[in-house]
Amino acid sequence: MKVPSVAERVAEELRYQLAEGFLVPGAKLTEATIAEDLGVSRNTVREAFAELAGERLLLRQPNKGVFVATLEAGDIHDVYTVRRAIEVSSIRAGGSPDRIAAVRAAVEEGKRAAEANDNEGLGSANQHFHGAIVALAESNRLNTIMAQILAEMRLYFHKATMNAHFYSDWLTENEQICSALESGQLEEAGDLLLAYLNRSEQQQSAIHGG
Amino acid sequence: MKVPSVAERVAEELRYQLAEGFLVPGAKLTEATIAEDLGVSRNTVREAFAELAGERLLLRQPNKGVFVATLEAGDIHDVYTVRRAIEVSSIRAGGSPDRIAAVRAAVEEGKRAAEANDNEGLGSANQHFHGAIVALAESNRLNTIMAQILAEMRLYFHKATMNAHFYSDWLTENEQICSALESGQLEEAGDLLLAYLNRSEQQQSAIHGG
DNA sequence: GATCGCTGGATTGTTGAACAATCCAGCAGA
DNA sequence: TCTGCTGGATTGTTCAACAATCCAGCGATC
Repeated sequence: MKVPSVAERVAEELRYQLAEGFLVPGAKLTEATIAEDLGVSRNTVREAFAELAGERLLLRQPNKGVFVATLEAGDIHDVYTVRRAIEVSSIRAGGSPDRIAAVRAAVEEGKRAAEANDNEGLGSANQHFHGAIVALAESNRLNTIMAQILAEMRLYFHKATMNAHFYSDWLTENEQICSALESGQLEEAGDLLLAYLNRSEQQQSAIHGG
Repeated sequence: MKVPSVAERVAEELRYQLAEGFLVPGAKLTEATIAEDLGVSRNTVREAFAELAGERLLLRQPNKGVFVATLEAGDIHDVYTVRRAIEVSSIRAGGSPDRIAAVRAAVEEGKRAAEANDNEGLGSANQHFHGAIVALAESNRLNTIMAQILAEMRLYFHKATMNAHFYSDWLTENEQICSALESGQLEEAGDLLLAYLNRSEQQQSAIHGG
């Protein structure tokens, strides 16, 4: 019954194109062009731009235009610093059986994707896994922060840079983390997760100009 | 040399009025009224609204209007969950001597305000203290998250609800946390900070409809 | 008297057009 | 090669309009 506003739909469409890699980092988005393409007014596009700029997916340069966000020096470390803070904190506090079950579900989703050789599915499963960990904390604010961070990662570390080799490690690692969580070994789970995040940061830094 | 855009200045003005308590939670902000008061166009006001809504300072209800954000059930716990995650994580990772000196400076600022019986100054000093702790991590993203959280707290827990009795505790506590940080006892510092945040959440919950 | 439905005014959502300010590529001239 | 200008394109902002939606008030009905 609920109809999102036009500006919201434009933002959603742009988010989709960003996640899908249709809009690559650094690309310029011209207001008039987007407005015409989507059949909406320029003012409406501006509102959508403002929203996405607040999510760090777009970068607004006054009087020059808006551009798809690019990785600056230190951004990788920055993103992982946030992830370490909120993911480790969330898992160390445990969570309700329901929330833990959601983490388990994400692990199984990853296994199924691996069996099916579904590379894209593997990426989604991993994001669901880490999203489910933050969801343990039952905090709306943490959830939206994490959702934005994951959107940034989709944008920066796009499928193109991801291969099966990349995913191989953490399939078993997620399993270990999840098991520790289920058995109440929260410190252990936190340590494993922290180690994973540190290693993941190193890998990403090595690939991109860290 | 840099001249912020009109929309940015409107947002800044509204942020100011929110922090100052001139706009109280639940108040309705009518586009036309704000536009006329500030001598700008309605579209510009809308852009500012979008920005502040993204910061959770305003709440947008489609077709009804924008309202100053109000505390919903669970919001206090939510805010403190975020603070626990990022503040404790930041202090446990330590920081450069410069950043640690900034924490010390905030402690001293608090002491001076206490001597001068400057209640307002005490509040500011406390915010600077916790901001400086997050700044230890040298993460732009964590810093902006913290800044938004602090802005929310200024809005909700306004001066009116703050009295000298409230500030008495943490003057010495901040001193202890800072000392532990300076001497490299990071675990100790983290534990102290965590204890403070838990107690502070309890206090706030007791005051407001927790 | 309470509930229902209507209506009119106010406000939001969105558009289109206009214009000043700014930027930038390309070109002329030193 | 460098400098400085210039014209076109794009952004920033305003204004006016209109459809869609909401809401308070009011009357009609049971």
